[in-house]
Amino acid sequence: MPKPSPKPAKTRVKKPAPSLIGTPRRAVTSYDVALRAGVSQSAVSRCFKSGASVSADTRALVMKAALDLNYTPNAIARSLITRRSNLVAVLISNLTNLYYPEVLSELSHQFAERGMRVLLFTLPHEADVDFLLPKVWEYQVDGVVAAARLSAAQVAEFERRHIPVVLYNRTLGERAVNAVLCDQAAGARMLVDRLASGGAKRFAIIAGPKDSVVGQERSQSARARIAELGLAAPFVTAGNYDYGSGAQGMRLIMKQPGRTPDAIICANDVMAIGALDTARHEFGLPVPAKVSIAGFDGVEPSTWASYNLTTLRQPVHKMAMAAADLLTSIIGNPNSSPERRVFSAQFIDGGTSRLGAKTP
Amino acid sequence: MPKPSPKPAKTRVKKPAPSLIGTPRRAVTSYDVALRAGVSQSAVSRCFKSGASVSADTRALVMKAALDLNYTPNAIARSLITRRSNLVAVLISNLTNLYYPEVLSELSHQFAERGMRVLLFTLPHEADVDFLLPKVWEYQVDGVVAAARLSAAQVAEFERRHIPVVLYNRTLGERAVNAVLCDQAAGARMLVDRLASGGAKRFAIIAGPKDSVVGQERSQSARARIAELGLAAPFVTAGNYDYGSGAQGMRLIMKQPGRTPDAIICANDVMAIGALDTARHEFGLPVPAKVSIAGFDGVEPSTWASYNLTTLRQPVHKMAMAAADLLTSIIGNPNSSPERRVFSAQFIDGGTSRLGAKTP
DNA sequence: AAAAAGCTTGCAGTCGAATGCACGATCTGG
DNA sequence: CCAGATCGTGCATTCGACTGCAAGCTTTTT
Repeated sequence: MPKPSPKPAKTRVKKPAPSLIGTPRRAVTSYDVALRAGVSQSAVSRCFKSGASVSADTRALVMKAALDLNYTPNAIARSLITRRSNLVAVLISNLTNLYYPEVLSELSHQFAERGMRVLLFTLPHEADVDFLLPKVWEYQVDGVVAAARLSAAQVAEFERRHIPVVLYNRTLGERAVNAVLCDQAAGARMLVDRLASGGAKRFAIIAGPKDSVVGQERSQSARARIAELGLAAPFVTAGNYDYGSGAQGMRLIMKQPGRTPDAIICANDVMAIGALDTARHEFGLPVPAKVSIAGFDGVEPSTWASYNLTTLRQPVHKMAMAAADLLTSIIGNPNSSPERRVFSAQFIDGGTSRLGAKTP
Repeated sequence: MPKPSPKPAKTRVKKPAPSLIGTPRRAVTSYDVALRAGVSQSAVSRCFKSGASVSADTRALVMKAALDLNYTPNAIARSLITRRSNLVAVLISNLTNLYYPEVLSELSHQFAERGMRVLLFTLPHEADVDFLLPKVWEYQVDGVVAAARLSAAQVAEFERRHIPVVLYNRTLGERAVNAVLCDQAAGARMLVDRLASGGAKRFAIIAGPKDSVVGQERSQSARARIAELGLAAPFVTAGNYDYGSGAQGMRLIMKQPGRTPDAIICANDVMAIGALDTARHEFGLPVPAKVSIAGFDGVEPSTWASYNLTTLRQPVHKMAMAAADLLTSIIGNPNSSPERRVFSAQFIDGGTSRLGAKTP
């Protein structure tokens, strides 16, 4: 009987030739644990997954072995197969902004509670986003919280890749996006009202940079409300959200012809503090006797005794929690429709403004 | 003829049955690119690795296909095989400390420049480290920068797992560890000298928390130098590095019997600012006329006009760069022996102290 | 006591990229 | 014009954990 003609000489000797490609060192794997516990690798895997079907005996054996060997599951390998990295990218423009560290800290805690980790992406300059995004994609993050300026195209790109994005304190015009916001407009209008009913007639504004949506909203709303009240249009100068900008803004304001303003609204606290210091120490202007100064955000230094700033405090804790909630809910349910969660700022009646009653 | 007793029915039909386990969505892989470019997956892989052997033609084809499909290499898959995640864990106690955001920001930039990403681990309370570490291991980070208190045992555990650790502003007694430090002792002694030669005779200290090595070093060195100069032992109270602690410390100091001190050294700037505000606004004490106040760190608010604090500024930028350098060098060369890089603080002669000449 | 329904468990095949090896194509030199 | 060197490429295997499937055991039901 003719031997069945051998398949075209599959001479492959199944020679595996172990390579251990990267080999900086071999760590303890689930196989090692399985070997020691006398079970299969799958059993080990199941022991580290809640809700899996394992007998108490097996589990005990495995856990003992795991402990003996100091085994920790490899999240990288897990992510590869489950397609869930439990990584969240947080994009932040500049951490030196004093407001953002608070946000980041809250976000980190919130995500940690949900079993996720924060992969940090800081942007040296706003322009670098496009350069950064490929790195975000590489890491297969489950979601993104963006406290940095993203263009509509950039957000669309995330959508195309099915990566959920939550914008923090940012929107994209009328485009439907997930966002956690603080109602800047309402805050700004309220601030103007309170200042006006406290007697303010000549406003000035130290606005944020042009490309800051939040900053624009703050200053635009203030201007709108000032106009509505029939007061003179304020002198407006733009700053960069830092102390120096506030100081510089103050100097510009003082250089203007005519009477000096009696109320200065700054687009954030740090600029307000810069303006305040400059008014007091450089121009000897008593605040709030001669001029009221107010800011936005409610960062910690605004509460310090030397400042005790009038400001609109953002509920950072609540907002971060909302961002984390929103993002995890989208991750769990990818087809949910975009949602905005809007919070209102809390008016802090500090000592740097003469304010009228709450309802003018 | 008896049929040969069948082997335990190895009826396995090699039925693969595709599963796509996690399937939140399938992304573009190197296979897709290979298919479109008409090459093998390995060719694609090689195109994304610098130094690999690929012809210009192939590379062009692949790059075109990759661009068309919007392909981004999967860092997770890469990490699994190369055993390099390009992830660095940064452990930070509390980001609300004002000093740490600067550090984190610098670290993030420095690592980004080296092609690595920061995985952030914040500790709500110092005690949580043990709870956190397994999470660090899970992610197979290539290294760790710890700006948080780590015990010798914890550092040893990292060593056992061959994960390089660089301590930031921390040491472990005489244990050989990689660390980037600022010479607190020298700074503290210099500060005492300058204050003493400016006429200070009665010192007080608002120290850091007991478990802060840096804080202890600052206050201990100051005490030692005060003793060396033959001055009375200072009243010492401990704070928690925050504004409130500084304020509270000031109140305690004022409550002490006898003459009030003429120089107060605080273990960080924020406490110094708290003390300063309290001295001025609560006790009407002119600073520096009646009392000198100084801090440590050189955080941004210490430079603001209302404070203009005398302080010892840490070279954060240089230190972060050193930490990143050191860590990457250890990762590249795992058997290098532990190294300490020590920087010296820069004396900032602010307006809150009466200081003598540089060389007393 | 046999059948039906549960539990556990191991097998083997994923996930996506990197790479040792060997074959084939191209180039060089004699 | 062919041997030998060089370069480029594809094949198959690997990293470590997850999971569908079916087999083996146990328990329950009738």
